Amino acid sequence: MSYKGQVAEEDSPRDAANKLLNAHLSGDVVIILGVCTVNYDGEVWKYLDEERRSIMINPSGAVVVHGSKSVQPKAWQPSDTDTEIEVDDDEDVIITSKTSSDDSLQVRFTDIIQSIHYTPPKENVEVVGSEDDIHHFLIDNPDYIEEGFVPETHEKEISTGRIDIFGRDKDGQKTVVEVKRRKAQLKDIDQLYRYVDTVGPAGVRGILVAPTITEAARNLLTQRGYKFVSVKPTVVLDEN
Amino acid sequence: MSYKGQVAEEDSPRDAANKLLNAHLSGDVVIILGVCTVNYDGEVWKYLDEERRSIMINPSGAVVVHGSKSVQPKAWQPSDTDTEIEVDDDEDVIITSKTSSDDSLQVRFTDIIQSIHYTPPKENVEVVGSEDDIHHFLIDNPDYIEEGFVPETHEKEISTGRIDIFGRDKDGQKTVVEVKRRKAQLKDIDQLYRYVDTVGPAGVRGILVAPTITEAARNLLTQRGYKFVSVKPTVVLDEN
DNA sequence: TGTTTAAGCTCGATG
DNA sequence: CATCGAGGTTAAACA
Repeated sequence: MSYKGQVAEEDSPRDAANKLLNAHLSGDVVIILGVCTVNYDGEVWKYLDEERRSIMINPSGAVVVHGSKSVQPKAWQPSDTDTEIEVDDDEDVIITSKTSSDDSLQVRFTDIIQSIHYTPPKENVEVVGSEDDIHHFLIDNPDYIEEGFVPETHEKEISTGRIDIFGRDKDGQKTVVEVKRRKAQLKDIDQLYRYVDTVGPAGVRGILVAPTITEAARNLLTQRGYKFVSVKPTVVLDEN
Repeated sequence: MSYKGQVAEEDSPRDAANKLLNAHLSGDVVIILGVCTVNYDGEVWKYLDEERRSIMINPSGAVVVHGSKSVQPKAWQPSDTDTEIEVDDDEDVIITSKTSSDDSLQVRFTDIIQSIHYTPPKENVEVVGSEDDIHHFLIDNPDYIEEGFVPETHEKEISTGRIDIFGRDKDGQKTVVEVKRRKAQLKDIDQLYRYVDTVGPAGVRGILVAPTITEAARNLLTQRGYKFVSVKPTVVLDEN
């Protein structure tokens, strides 16, 4: 592997900009360490003071300005942006990334210290335990929802959204099942209410399936006449 | 600035691990380019094949495994984790990050190509145009909500959440105002409904303020007897 | 510590 | 193309 393309501190701004642009155009991931200001102008307006920080430019056009405290970036631009790298009259290297809706992110480097370029792999992620995994488990094992429950439709489309699992209880009554892989919150009761209200509400039951539920959410659920069923993702994993 | 601490490709795994650990312990941000596998074992199980990729370790303990397509990381660990860097019997450098709830992220490097270390600044972000900015604008200019509207409480706490703006209309009728800075969606009607339902519902009006609204959301809003008011964030910015 | 909500949420699926 | 919903959402504000 050759590192000739990477920026060193002694490079002129023009050389640095050329190296970065070449790497980006050739499809490499580019990570830059330098001193810069950051400006975002779109649906909000955001400004980061001149400081030393690192930013990443993806081949897809995504730009990420890293923070030093959190997982979340301090500023960013999503994929499919138009990214330009140039040098202005002050000898600053300027990276401008614009979306089709003209949201713009501009990173202005007064000093580029170092860069990393590398050809990215095609990513192969394997995940087990998603909400969809739980759906399929519950459809295969409906007694976990309620004894005698019969699933009829998975991801049933209605005018106000999509019901996770729709079916009938042991008495044949229509039932809306909303599934969460994490602790159920107030907004999850809202969602269940909306679906029951749309397909009924008369004669339609609502069941919320989640590992646990917050106290306020249980109160609201009870008040609205729904049922809570605890199913933990670990059970799903163990049974499969 | 000295770069002696950074990892070069010729470093032994043990030297590399020591350099990375020293940098991390001294409070630097550490970015590593190398060939690695990634394992997350927590609420779900996630695995990334052995590939060349970059990861970042924050002083706060946050670990981010970058993807090459999107802004979102392929895997991560939030702040306040316990991070270890060590070398195993196969001469692999292993970074293990565990949360208090024992979720673990493990990155195993078979090859470390390069690293970047830098002392992070205290970040100073300035943002204009947040939902809170819109709240304050509306409280100062309540006629944008409705002629004669009188705000009484900002962020009013109730048992099922927090009302953005609570007040009375020109006839003295109690009114719940829910504010969104982006296009209003179905779940936003849910939220408004929950608040009106809690403080009334009898004799309480609901107003949703947002730049625009989706068709399905407007239908549901109309059906539930609420009012939609269009206020664009740009108006808020211009007036201030 | 637990809960609720905003976020420039991002991103994928679906109509 | 919009829109809905998941996400290991994350992170902040508040009780």
